[in-house]
Amino acid sequence: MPGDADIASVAALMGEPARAAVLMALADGRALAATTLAAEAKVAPSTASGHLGRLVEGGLVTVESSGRHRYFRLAAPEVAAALEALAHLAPHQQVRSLSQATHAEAIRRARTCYDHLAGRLGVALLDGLVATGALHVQEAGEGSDPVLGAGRARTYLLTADGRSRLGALGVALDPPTRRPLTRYCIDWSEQRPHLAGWLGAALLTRFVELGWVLRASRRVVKITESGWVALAERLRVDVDACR
Amino acid sequence: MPGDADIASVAALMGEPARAAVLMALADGRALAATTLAAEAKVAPSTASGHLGRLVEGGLVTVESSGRHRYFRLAAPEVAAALEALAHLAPHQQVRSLSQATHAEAIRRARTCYDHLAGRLGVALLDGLVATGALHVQEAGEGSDPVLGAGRARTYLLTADGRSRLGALGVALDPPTRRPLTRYCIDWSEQRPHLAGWLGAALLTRFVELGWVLRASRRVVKITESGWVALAERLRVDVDACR
DNA sequence: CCAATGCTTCGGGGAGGGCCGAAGTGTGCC
DNA sequence: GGCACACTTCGGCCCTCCCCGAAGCATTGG
Repeated sequence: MPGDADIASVAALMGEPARAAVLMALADGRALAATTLAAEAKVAPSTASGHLGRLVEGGLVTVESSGRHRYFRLAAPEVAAALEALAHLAPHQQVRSLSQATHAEAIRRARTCYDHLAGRLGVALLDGLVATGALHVQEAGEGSDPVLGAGRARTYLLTADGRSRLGALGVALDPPTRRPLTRYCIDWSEQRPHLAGWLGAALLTRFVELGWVLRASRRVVKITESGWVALAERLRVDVDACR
Repeated sequence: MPGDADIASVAALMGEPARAAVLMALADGRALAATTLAAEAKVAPSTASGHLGRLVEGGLVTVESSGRHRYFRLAAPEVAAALEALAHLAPHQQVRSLSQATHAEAIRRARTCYDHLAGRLGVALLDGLVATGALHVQEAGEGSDPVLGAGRARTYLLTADGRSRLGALGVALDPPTRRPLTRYCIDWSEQRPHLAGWLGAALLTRFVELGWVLRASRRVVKITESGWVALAERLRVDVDACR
């Protein structure tokens, strides 16, 4: 029966609370160290190490050594997609209070992923930049960044036009480090890419400076009234799709 | 952390070989009896009963009693989607031989689901019937069939035009039983609906009689050259999307 | 070179859960 | 009514595997 893939082994890997916590912590595309993940999953380092070994062996996670740290990352966007599909089924949203529901909705609308925008807003922002020609999409690129998305199959290039328009907005366009200017993550709630890399971070920073977005909590951001207007008019973000 | 859904509990349900086998058996949308599923999973009826109870309690599967049988079915298309996402990750496709790869592709192109066509061909067939006005889509219908798709939110009605065109083709349009004329399943590989119900079965039967499709194995069907031509010309099936 | 840090391997304790067969309940057929 | 069938519940066996702490390699920094 070639159609019957071995779902059970993969699902079993995800079906253990500590490992699920690890995977969820990695779901936004970050690469995190073993100790961090142990804390995230609330288990001893030795326990976490065992789980991480299994996840790597199972092909869900990849590891990259850097000095005395080992950084773990989801092995492929498909893993995030599977996590999202499962989250969609989970104990029907476990929404106990209205505030939790609003928060869950807010997090899907606009959140930060590491240091850049994600959620519907992050996706729409990238769409807008591409649609207006500020970014040019080039397929089959390669690259590697220890923290964000390595070896993805696509590259976003900042065009001359984009450079002038975003520069006029006051966005810092030249990375002071070796961090790639553009990069993308597959958004776990939208299953579509949003902009990461230095440019993703610089945009968020500038939006905060301009008062377009406010950091509401650790991950959630709030868009101000003037922010909605500015994002729509100056960056052609489809704000109706985000609200 | 309201964004962190309880993935682990759902994944654990899918992460046990016997339960995974049950879910895969149900993945094409069929409703199967407990004994059948026990055989499928190769466990004792009592064991299967326990697993099925957990799956129902976990909301992945629904149950419907009919006489002394109890028919189990996936609770929602989202469950099939999650299974598909997991299968996509499974021990990298375990494609050892070229023939296995070709077979996996063949099964996605055109297969049977219970007694009607599924896969890309099944989806394109339904699309063609709707596009040519042979079927009329009515939203928010209700219905119940112990074997295929109960209580779905949509109904396909056979129009007078469709009746005459399909009748001319020799398709048996009047179910001798109480089985509903039209019904649909969400296709697990395409995540779009294909035609089920009596009409779905009658079409497959007639296609075989006409020599348009051949049953190649238990689930795979092969479309003949004249079959491709006839499906495109007489039923307006978008065959290019299927090949 | 020695400490501190990050991570892994190892051993043992414990709980959870899968499996089956036997017995019980409900339904259909003769 | 009585037998056959479909399914569930119960009890007991056994095995997996999750957990931690202690000890063992690496790497970095003083």
